[in-house]
Amino acid sequence: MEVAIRKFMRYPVEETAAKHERIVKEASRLFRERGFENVSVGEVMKAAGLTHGAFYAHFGSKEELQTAAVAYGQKVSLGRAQRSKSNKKSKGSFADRYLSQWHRDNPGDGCTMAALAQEVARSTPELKAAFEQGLEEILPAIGGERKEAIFQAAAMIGGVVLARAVQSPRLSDEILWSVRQELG
Amino acid sequence: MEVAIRKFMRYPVEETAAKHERIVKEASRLFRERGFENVSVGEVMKAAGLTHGAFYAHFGSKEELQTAAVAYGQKVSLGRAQRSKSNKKSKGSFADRYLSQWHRDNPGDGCTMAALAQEVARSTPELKAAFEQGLEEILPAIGGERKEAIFQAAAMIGGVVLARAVQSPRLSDEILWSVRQELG
DNA sequence: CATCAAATATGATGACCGTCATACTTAATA
DNA sequence: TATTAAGTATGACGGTCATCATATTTGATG
Repeated sequence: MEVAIRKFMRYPVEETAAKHERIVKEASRLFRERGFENVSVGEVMKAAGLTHGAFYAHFGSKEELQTAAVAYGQKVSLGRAQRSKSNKKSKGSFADRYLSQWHRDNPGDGCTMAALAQEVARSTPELKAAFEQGLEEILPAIGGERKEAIFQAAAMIGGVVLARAVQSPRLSDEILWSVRQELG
Repeated sequence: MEVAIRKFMRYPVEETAAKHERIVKEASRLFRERGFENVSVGEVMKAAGLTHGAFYAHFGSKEELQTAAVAYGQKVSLGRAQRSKSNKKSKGSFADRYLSQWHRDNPGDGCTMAALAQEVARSTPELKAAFEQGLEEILPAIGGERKEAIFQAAAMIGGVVLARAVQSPRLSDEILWSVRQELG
């Protein structure tokens, strides 16, 4: 995002930026898999191939990382939604992919909203703002009237959230299927 | 639930049961307000008017308390849904009440699923089973074809979850309104 | 009234974690 | 090549928390 202009940068700029992005990327994945509270800063850094001490050269706090991770995750989701929309032959398949068993079983590579919305709701204004901006950008990619797009987003997110929270695979599948049916 | 038959019960049975219920009730409220991870056992016990040490006379672990709290919260929601259904004059007002500003702003007295589903999804089979049983009981109270009930539940839960996660009150209201409109 | 175990209170213990202090490493600049 | 500050690593600190150990209190029973 913002690259400060400095006289001396003894470490290559692009390498530092790459590390920064790797931290955010791994954080985003881990947070989506296990939630903010169940992932430590040290764990994120290890996943990024660094030690915990280096963290504070990149972020001011864990909260800042959470915000960056949510913003990143929303960007990824936006790209997927836009690709789904522009892809003519896959008309209507965005909901199918969203409400798939694969998405349900792989939160770490799935929608940030379906994984972290409730934790975001209890967090800082900055985090909620990052979440909101992502949602606002995704809504047009869903298409149709804004009111309908919001409704469809709510139903899809609610469907995946419910499907992940129940115990029986049978019911979980039924939830995904039901929401797909009613949306289609 | 299960009251063991013992020769000696030096503390009055009903008082112990009342304390037990108070612990679950306060836990349910606190968990819905701030999530499992952000509420300590000691805090729950203090809210119930006891000290932390007494906790393990009532529950084997915090996880057990979480399960009991979710089961309790689901029962409360079931009661509300059933009352809404039997109340003829308030036809269709269940969704209105569910998607209200009041519900959004008072998670501690609101739907357990809209508050804790994502944390439940990452938790134990027992917890997911308690969540699931609650959902299964609530679905008939929503009414209509089962497929539709599931869809409506997903949309309503998703709507409240989204409304709570965004920063702008304007957008939050719009989400509640949009889902209400499309469901009506 | 003495006894008993259930329930409670107080106080540890051990683990985890966010953050900071400090020293070291890096490679572009002068 | 010496210098510089960005970036990294190691280690520590302080706090929180779930859980357990231990002692105390309770009140129905004998």
